[in-house]
Amino acid sequence: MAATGIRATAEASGVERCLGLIREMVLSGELLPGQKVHQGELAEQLNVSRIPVREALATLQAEGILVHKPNTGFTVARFSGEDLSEIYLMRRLLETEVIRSVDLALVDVDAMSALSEQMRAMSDTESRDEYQQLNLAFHFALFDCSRLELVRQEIARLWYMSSFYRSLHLYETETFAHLQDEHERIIEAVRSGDVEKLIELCDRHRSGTERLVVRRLGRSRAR
Amino acid sequence: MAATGIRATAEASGVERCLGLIREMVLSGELLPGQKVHQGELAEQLNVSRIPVREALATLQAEGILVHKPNTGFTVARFSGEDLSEIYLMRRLLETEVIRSVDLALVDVDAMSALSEQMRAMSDTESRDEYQQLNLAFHFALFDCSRLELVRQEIARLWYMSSFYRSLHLYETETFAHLQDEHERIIEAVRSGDVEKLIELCDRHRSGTERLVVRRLGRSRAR
DNA sequence: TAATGCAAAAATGTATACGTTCACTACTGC
DNA sequence: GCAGTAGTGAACGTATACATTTTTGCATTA
Repeated sequence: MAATGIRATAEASGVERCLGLIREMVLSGELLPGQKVHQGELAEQLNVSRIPVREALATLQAEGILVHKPNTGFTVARFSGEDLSEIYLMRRLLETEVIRSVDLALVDVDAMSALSEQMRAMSDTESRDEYQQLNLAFHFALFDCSRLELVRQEIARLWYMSSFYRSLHLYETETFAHLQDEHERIIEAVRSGDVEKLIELCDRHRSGTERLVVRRLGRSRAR
Repeated sequence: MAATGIRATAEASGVERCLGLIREMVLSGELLPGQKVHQGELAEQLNVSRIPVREALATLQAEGILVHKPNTGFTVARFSGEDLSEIYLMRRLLETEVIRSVDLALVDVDAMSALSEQMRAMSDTESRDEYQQLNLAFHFALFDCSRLELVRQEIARLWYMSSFYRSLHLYETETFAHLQDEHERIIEAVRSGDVEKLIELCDRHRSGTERLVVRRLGRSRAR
């Protein structure tokens, strides 16, 4: 009887679960930049030994999300304003290319629209975390239509690396509405199939958030 | 007596040594694309247990040099022509930006010139491996003068990922001389401080090798 | 009081050990 | 002769255990 037989899903291995959880902890801000990552605690939380935890940490270090210091362990990577500028520079170059490679007719604009609405509906008291998730989904709804897999992967890495810092500026409520407007205009550009216009809008959108993030960084304790 | 006392170098840890060696094995072609990577053998070769080996492998997978399949292990990543095109696309975008950010007056042109001479002096019967090393050093002598650290790191990753495939086209002796000429012209552009000219030359140089690599890929057994 | 040194505790890095999965071979049945 | 199958062995994934290093807390001293 295949009652619960739906679970064709292979049970995720220890390392994979560790990867998922630790990534989540960093992205959600549960682990802050500069903070130490305790292998033992994580192992306990996940009911695994330190071996799979360490392998996950090695992976995250290679991704630039963590930093390793011999005999001292791992800490969450901390980025300077210059670092963030580089990340945004790379994003601009790569995302522009990816967007240009997309057949806009194939994009699921309705999904994007729905995501945009969800974001708009969120009060600013709600978790930035959830907003970030939606925002990521919104932009990757576009990127994922490109056949440039390796480029997309790298873009995703850049988003992950800077996730915490991007979340910093979301507290500024005055910019909130502005971001929503830009999302709407992006959707329109996709609808009308105007790639160059879309690229320009995304550029401006990105530059805008970059400015906010870097400005906020100066005033933040998370430097 | 500090006779041999030069070794201020901290003894590299197990994981680091594994990383170095395995990278080298992949880059030198000792491990070919698609080939399986045996943890036990590597551990034995390096006189360590499989634990540090596995952590190194996890890192290399995150870098895109290896691929992991659960319960089956790691294999050397294999790239299609499309993959390589993406790598070259990213290289063009990022390297252009890095070169533009360099103050050409600070570049050690003499070192570049020396490297170029060494490459020219190499007969084609010598190991491609050594040529690759020199070529890498030549181009990074330029890149490393940029303060764009994260971008440079990513460029390095892209070079590593595609190292084996780049080595494929070096057998074509007729292109060999051509590459040398391009190197000379690049050196001249650096000397004259003409950034835009330099970017154009590097672009052409890169495109040329890309064409050769992709063409070679079709005829190669390594696909 | 602040600084210094030492000892205990904790955390890291890696070796060993063990259960599990997968690939390969030899065998059976048709 | 060949497809399918059970069995065997090697390799994988991870828990446990131990040596080494770092950190912490406390006592001692200037």
